[in-house]
Amino acid sequence: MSLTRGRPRDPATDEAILGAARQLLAERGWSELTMADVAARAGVAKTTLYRRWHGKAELVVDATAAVFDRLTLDDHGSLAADVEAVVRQLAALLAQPDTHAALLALAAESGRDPALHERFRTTVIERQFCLVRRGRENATARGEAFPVSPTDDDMIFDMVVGTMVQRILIHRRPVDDAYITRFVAVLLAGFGATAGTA
Amino acid sequence: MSLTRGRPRDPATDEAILGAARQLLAERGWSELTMADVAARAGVAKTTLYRRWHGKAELVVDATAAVFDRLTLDDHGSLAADVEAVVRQLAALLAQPDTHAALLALAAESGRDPALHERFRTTVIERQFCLVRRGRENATARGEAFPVSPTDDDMIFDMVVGTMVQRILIHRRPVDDAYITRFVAVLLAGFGATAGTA
Amino acid sequence: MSLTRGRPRDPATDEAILGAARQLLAERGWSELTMADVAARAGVAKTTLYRRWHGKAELVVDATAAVFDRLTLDDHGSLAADVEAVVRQLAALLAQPDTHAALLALAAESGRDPALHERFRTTVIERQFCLVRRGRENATARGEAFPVSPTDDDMIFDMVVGTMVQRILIHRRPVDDAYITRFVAVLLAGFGATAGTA
Amino acid sequence: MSLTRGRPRDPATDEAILGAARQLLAERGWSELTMADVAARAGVAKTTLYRRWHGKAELVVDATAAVFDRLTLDDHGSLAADVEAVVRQLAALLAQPDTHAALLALAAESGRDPALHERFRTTVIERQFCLVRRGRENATARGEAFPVSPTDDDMIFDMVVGTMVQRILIHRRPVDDAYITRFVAVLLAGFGATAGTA
DNA sequence: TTCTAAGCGAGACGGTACGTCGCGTCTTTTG
DNA sequence: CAAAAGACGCGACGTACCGTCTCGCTTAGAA
Repeated sequence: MSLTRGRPRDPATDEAILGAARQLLAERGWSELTMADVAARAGVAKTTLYRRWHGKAELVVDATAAVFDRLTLDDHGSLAADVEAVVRQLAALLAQPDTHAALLALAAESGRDPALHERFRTTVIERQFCLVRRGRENATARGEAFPVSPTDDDMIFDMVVGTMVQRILIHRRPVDDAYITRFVAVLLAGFGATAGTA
Repeated sequence: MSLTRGRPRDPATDEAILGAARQLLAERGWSELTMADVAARAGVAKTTLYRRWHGKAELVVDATAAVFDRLTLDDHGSLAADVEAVVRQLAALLAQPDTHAALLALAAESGRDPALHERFRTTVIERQFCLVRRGRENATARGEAFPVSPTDDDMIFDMVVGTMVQRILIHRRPVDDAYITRFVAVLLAGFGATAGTA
Repeated sequence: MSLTRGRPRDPATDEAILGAARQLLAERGWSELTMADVAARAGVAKTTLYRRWHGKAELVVDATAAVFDRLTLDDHGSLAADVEAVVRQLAALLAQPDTHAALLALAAESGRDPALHERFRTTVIERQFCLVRRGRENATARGEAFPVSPTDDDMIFDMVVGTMVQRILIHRRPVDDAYITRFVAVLLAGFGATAGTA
Repeated sequence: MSLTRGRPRDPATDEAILGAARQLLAERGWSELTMADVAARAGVAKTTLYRRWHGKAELVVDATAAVFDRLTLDDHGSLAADVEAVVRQLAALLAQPDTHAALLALAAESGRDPALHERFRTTVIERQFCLVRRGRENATARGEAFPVSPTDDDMIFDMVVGTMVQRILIHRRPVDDAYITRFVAVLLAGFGATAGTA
């Protein structure tokens, strides 16, 4: 006896749908993205979308999550270099049309729907939070002192992501190399100089 | 010859509409806020709303702007105290239901509509940016050294607002006194320790 | 002391408005005719229209009435010739764009509004009914026998106007000379052959 | 492979909508009939109306067509009796509130919209025109001479319908038995006396 | 092989908000 | 007072998208 009776879902369909969603997100933004259009571009019936996701928001969460997973934390030899690399990647990511369109819309939509917020939090936010943890591990492995106490992990994450979101998505001003360099310097100095204070 | 021909717009109507919008924003959030409901609560015809604003988004921008104007920068005797007071107000403001509902939705909506973004930028963002400038002036007037160079004004604004937005609106985690105190300390230390570096 | 206090109404304005109404009626038809447009074309404020007529319908009644007054009953020497001339004029009149657009719309609108129907009846219908009466008089004056008894006046009017309205306005098929000649022949024969029967 | 893809339209819905439209037409007349009200009374969403008809006018055409199909041409033994029966039915039909409200409004509305006129012509007018043809057939079958030549079919239709429309819908005067009897007599005499003239 | 449960495409459907338009009224200033 | 200008209340319009449903057809594993 099998748990999977009936015709199995085509696994390729999932990726076709998420891909279509990402494209349309980049082209038109959240509010102009239509479930019907996603279905059409994926060559799939609208029913199929709703069979796999509970609604537009959840679909977009998943479509967006994959994009954020592109963030990597390579070892650049020093904490400052590692942090700067991540910030640079984050800035580039947020400037992309699809992320641009999706992130704030999802955050906004999450406001009313706790289930959606939970999904958004676990699949997008928490998945990136580990970068802080891994940064700490890398620094320790290198024998470098990580100036931030474990209790500050939350805050350093808020400050990095928040500042970039505010700059790029809300205020919509450009982020150049000088800005990033300065930002990382201020950040590390702030935590380093107050290392034992928390 | 008069510049004001025909029946003048009732100036009280504007405030009635904005007030109704703020109420409904707090009660129901952005997507459940209806133009028809705003009109009804303001005791006004739906047409009147569209005669004064081009759509839901523009109306909410103006309704939200007034809320942000509540931020004040009183002189608490020291830079640290001043900054902490502002951050505390900002955190409280962002936690309010109406702001909560409106801010991200507006930022998201601004993505597609440049005119809306411009209105959002000038009536909400820029109006708060002056707090940084006035903080610098107050510190100088007290004979206190403001650790941030003028070119950092943008960044300090991004960091303060961004971190709070990320923490409260996106990640939706609470901001307590300890968090604020620590955040201000890190911030000032970061800029202070790197004062001549920019 | 005068009976007319204040600024007197400009009598030329009436004709300007009615003219504008007729033009727009011909160009756009009843439902696309707007009070605001009539006012604009007449170079007059909307208020002025409503000061002189109670609404769109009443204005159009008066605008239309003048057109129908163009119908004349000249003496062509014989009853058949007289009737044919009137029918020909009527057909031409109904084929004009302004009449075309107005007449059925007014009749339809009159259905719900007794006051409007009364105005329509007296200013449009009854004013044309006298043509039948005058036809009878002309025939008598020529010493010709009018085959229709006085009690048939209503019916002959209904048949003439009704047939043309049905043909031109409702069914929208062309009325050529042959049709008119045949129609008049049938009509006169019908009444003539049954002259004493009523 | 099937010709009917997707969920089929509920055929009962059509009739529910048309019925609701007819009721509201009778109760309120053309201009007070609302698409929203029709939908509500039919227990259907407004969208469904617009999915099946292009607008209020087209819906009313179809609702009205069914009413006109009630006209029957039974064999009463003689041409005069047959014609009189039809005229009597037509008079009764035009006096009904729903027909009353709809017919002129439709004719008027058709003026601007050729597509609507075409629909009106084919579904209402032409469907009744066959009564003339069938009257001719019945008379011939009885061995009776039909006094009207085939080329007169149009005109006899125009005269019958037009006269009744003018009398009942436009002039709004009552049609009693005497009027009908006299009208049929005049009509048949007119065509009969001029049978070979056309 | 046949049965059966599910996947799937297509599109109807209920619902709700949108933004627009026109009517007729009201409220100003100007002549 | 008339008139011009335009704000205003009202209410219908037709559209758009959401998410659900109901069809007929397809696809496999189970009987």
